[in-house]
Formats: sequence, structure tokens, C-alpha cells
Amino acid sequence: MENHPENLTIGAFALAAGVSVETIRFYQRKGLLPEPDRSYGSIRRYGESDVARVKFVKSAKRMGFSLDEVAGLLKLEDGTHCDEARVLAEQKLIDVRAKLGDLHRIELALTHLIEDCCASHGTITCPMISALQAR
Amino acid sequence: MENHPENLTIGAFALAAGVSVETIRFYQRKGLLPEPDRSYGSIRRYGESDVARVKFVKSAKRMGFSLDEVAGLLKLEDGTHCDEARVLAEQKLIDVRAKLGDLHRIELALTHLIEDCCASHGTITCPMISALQAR
DNA sequence: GTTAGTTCCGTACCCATGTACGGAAGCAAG
DNA sequence: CTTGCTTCCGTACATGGGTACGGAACTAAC
Repeated sequence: MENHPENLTIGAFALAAGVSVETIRFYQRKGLLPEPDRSYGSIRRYGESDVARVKFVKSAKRMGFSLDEVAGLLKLEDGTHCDEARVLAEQKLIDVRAKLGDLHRIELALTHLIEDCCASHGTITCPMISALQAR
Repeated sequence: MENHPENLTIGAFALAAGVSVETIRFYQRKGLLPEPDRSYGSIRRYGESDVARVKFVKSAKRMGFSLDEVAGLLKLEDGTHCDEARVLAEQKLIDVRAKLGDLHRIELALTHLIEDCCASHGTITCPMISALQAR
């Protein structure tokens, strides 16, 4: 496909990942990104897997995961600590499914709102709130 | 059911909603909660709908909505500004569905991870990351 | 009415997640 | 080699979302 760039400088990397250079460095300090070794002089190079990693962080953040939680998710990757990873994954799965449930309720409430809003006009009891009453 | 408490003081209210008194006051300043009038002397009283509202805020926050966005969602409630609300609701719906998609991918990745992790041991390419590549 | 426990209100502080800044050092082109 | 752009690194600042504090005023029980 696109000339697969395994030698991105930090600037190109940040651009490709859709964040700022400062953010990259911040994520490195946080341990979300491995500090790459400096094969080419004293300047670090990055590859596609790094880009994917940052995009993953962005997505997970949008779901309401904190950076610490994202770090936890990413640690599941490396294949070591298998049992540990399994436990963590199972916890996260429960969490994710709870979020899915809530989001579904919100989705439903929004569609109802869009359909009914102007019709029922006045007798509205906030489907948004009642959608989440059960929680 | 439980003696429906329409006269909660702020302390009891906060307890019922599962947040601190300070947080209640913070939400009031943010406009997420109406400042109740003080029918009983100069101390404010709260009811069940307030509790529901705060619980809704908590849930929506967990989904990754900012307080400003939650405020937007809550404004859909009041029934006035119908067209405005409709537009807002439609935008939110798009957003919610995108989140649902991401969360589903994460859910899938986690279930795969839990199933395959210890089996494939070593040839792992982080299903978490690849699950979200498409975004 | 005194006293103990709340509430009120303003202000100050805290942590997470970045963003901005400034000087040194590297690197590529002319 | 100089000139101009990046990178590196540390530190400082900003913003969102609360938390904590301290004194005055209220309220309930004695």
C-alpha cells in the first residue's frame, strides 16, 4: 500500500498518529510507548506499530479509559504474564460490557428522543435519564 | 418502595447519589444541576429526580462524555428548543454509535485474547491494537 | 438559649492529561 | 562552515474535573 515507513522521525510519527510531538514524548514518559533505540545516530526512529499503538490509545481514551487503564490494556499485548493478562482482560471485559449496556441505553433514548420529541411535546420525562435509572 | 424522599438535604442527597457534597455544589456551579429553591428556610432540598440526574452524569462520564457534553445531553430533556435538541441528539447519536463500534471491537479483542492468549503463546500480535486499526 | 452537627459560600488546592517554551545539540543543503 | 530546520530534554503552564478548608449562618435537640 503506502510506502511502509519504518523509519519515521518523531515529527513524521506524530503527524501519522494524529497527535503532537509533545504528546508522543508525554506518552513515552508515561510508559505507553516504548522508548525506541537510536539505531541512526542520536535521533529516534519509529515504525508502523508505534503509530497503531498511539491510535489505539486515542480510541481507548475516547471510550473513557484513563491512560493508566490503557497502559494496562497494552500490557496484555506482550504475551508474557499470561495468567495476569487473562485476569486483567476478564476484568476489562466486564467493564467494557457494562459500558456497552449503558451506551445502548443512551442510543435507544436518543433515537426515541429524535422520533418523539416534537410529537409528545410537554409530556417528556427525559428518556436520557430514565434510560440509565437502572444503573 | 423505599420511602420516597422528596426532601433530601444536600448531605443525604449526595449520599443517595453516590458523590460528595462538594461534587453536588460543583455540578450546580457547572449548570448540570438546577439550584433548587429554598422552600424550607434557607436550606435547599432535593428530590429523587435530582438523584437520577446525578447518576446519569456519573454514567455518561464513564462513557467518556465530558461534563459539557453531559450538560448538552441533559438540555435535551426539557422539551423546549425542540429543533435544537433534535440536531444535538442526532450528533450525539452518531458519536454514541462510533463509541459503540469501538467498544465492540475491544470486546471482541478481549474475548479473543482470553481464549487464545495462553494457547498461541508467542505468536501474539496484540488483538487489542489490531482491533482498532481501522479507526 | 446553648451546643453539636449541617449547610453555605468563597477560595485554594490537587491530579490527570496534555501544551508551550527555551536552549543545546544533530543533521542536511548550499 | 554556515544557515535553517528538527530533535532532545527539562521545566513551566494550562485545562478539566473535582477536593479540601475555614468561617459564618442555620437547625435540631437538649
